Amino acid sequence: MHRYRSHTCGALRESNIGETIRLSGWVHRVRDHGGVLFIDLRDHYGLTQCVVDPDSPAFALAEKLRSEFVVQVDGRARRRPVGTDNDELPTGRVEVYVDRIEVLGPAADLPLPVFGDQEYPEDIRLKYRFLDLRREKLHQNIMTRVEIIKSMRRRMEGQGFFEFNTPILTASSPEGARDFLVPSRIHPGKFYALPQAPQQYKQLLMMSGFDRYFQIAPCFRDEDPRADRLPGEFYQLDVEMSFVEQENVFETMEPVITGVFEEFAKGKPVTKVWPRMSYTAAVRAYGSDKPDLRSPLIIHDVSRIFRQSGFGIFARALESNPSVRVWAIPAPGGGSRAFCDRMDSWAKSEGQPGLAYIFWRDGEEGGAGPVAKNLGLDRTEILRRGLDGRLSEWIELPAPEMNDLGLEFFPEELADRYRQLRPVGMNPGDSVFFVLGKPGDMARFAGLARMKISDELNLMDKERFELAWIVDFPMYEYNEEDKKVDFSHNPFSMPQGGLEALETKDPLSIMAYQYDIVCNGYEIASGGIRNHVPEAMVKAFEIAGYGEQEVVERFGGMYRAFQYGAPPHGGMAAGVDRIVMLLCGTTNLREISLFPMNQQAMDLLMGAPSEATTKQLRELHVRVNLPQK
RNA sequence: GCGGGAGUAGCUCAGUUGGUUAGAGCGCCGGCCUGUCACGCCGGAGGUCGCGGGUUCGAGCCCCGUCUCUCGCGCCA
Repeated sequence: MHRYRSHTCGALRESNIGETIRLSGWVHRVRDHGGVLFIDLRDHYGLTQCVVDPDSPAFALAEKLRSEFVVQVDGRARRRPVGTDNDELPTGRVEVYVDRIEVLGPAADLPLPVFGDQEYPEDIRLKYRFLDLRREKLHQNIMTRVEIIKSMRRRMEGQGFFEFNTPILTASSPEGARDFLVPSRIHPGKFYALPQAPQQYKQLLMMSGFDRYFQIAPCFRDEDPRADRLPGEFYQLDVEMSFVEQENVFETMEPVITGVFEEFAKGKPVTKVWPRMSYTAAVRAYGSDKPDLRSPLIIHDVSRIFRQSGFGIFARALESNPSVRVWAIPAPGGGSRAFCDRMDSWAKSEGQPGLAYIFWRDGEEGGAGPVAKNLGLDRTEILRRGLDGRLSEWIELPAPEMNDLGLEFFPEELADRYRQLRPVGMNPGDSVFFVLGKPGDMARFAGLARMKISDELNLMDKERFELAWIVDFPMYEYNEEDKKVDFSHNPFSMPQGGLEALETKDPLSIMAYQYDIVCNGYEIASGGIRNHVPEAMVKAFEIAGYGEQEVVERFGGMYRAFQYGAPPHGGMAAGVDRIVMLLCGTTNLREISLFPMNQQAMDLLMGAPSEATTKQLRELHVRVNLPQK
């Protein structure tokens, strides 16, 4: 007989009836009926009901068992009495009649019960993470994570990629997030940095001729967390490939990601052929570069309707600054004063001055509310009809290549999905909300309002995964604070138009071969075709204010590698944690991570970070200089 | 760094207009119970209402300050 078990707690079936059984596991729950006593014994694999009655030599000990004791039981498997089967459990038709119990590990009073699904405060859950991880939901989420990562590996290897490990102790990089630093003992005053991503290493692997790289890569960034951003460290499915254009990366990665989603979506629909849209179109149509496409709503640019209109506030703002726009967010089914007022006070709670609106109702088909009154019947009617998604039939568009929503590089299937909502414009019972400002300032709020409306009016089927590519990100952006041009995404991306574009065009108008994957409002991957031309790299950095000398100092390895035969290459990195989170149906990364830190970047289980000893500090040539309180 | 929300039993939460001894469920302890599987029944312990100050005859509740947690913004190539 095995020292600890003949079966796991999830194994017994009717076919085992009559066998001598030995199980080990945790006491999940005890039901003491005085005469007969039931112990649910739990391990990783399942739950088995064990029965002890007063005839059993184990009875006295069984009465002393408490939740989460680790015990070994010996007994015999038997059929449960008629009428006492538990169809909820795979083992629910049998039970173990126990004649011996051995306590392998007693448990103290629990700060956090394993049984049940009551909510518990995060600090207790993190301090006693090992107990939390025993709980059903978290335990399952972690196993789903294991399976998802296994599936990613299988699919990447199937596409001909090789898994490489890259260094954890590396050099600090000047761009991007704040680094974690590690002082060097051997080199006084010098520091390693933990990698924010293996970006440079994976490019160097391409220059080393390995052709196709992937890694489930740990990444470290010393930034403040969010619900969808773990503090400190996270994992990426990191990918790089040689001799490819953007299109080749897409056709390689789309099936991998679609496949993973379909495998773990539990039957929820997953986008088959991903729509693609430009960054500019996404921000204009959805108010976000990571749009939630589960909502069909599209924001309309209706500036032309308000220009020189009777609605003075908007007309004057449009007059005063050519970059000011009026964006309209349709709200099919939101045509009541109560709903519009609710949206208005929601906007105020978001720090906005309020939210202008028009609503239509029976008897007021011309539009109700102060905006409609000032705008006038004719313009309100153009607006009402134009909100069918065919605005161009009613007003002239600024550029001929735009679709009739006033969008460039925007997928027709998404436009059509919107148009099906209200094929002939808004009806009585509908409303529309207006946001005024410069697109850069108002996009975030417009996007938020779009989601608020979609949510309140039940316009989206949440039980689906809507995937899309966002392409053509700008290479640079203007940093208002420092009054200079900055890289807007990845400094190693190839600018569209190459060196020539960098030399001749306005930097702020240059696009990069830079793309994201979005799913249900989350950015789940980001990538680009890299700039492998040394002259173009130097020029790209020069525009952002870094001289060649600086580039050589900071990216010496990369710069050197570019001189000796660099293949064209590109890739991407997908957020493993976010993908697992989406597939587990949660909105909190701490629900899918084994040992996360809390929001203050502390590990409450291990007690990190902690003070170093004087000896350690002396060896590292580091002196602590605490801030004045 | 900035803004919103919340701090009442170990946990989840209720607590009227400011009014007598601050409650419930879960958990814990004791007792009863031979077919439960969220077992049931009886009893018990457990509270500086985050902390400090103020208003008041009287504060869990109102006011001021402060601390902690939390969501968001900034930040995140």
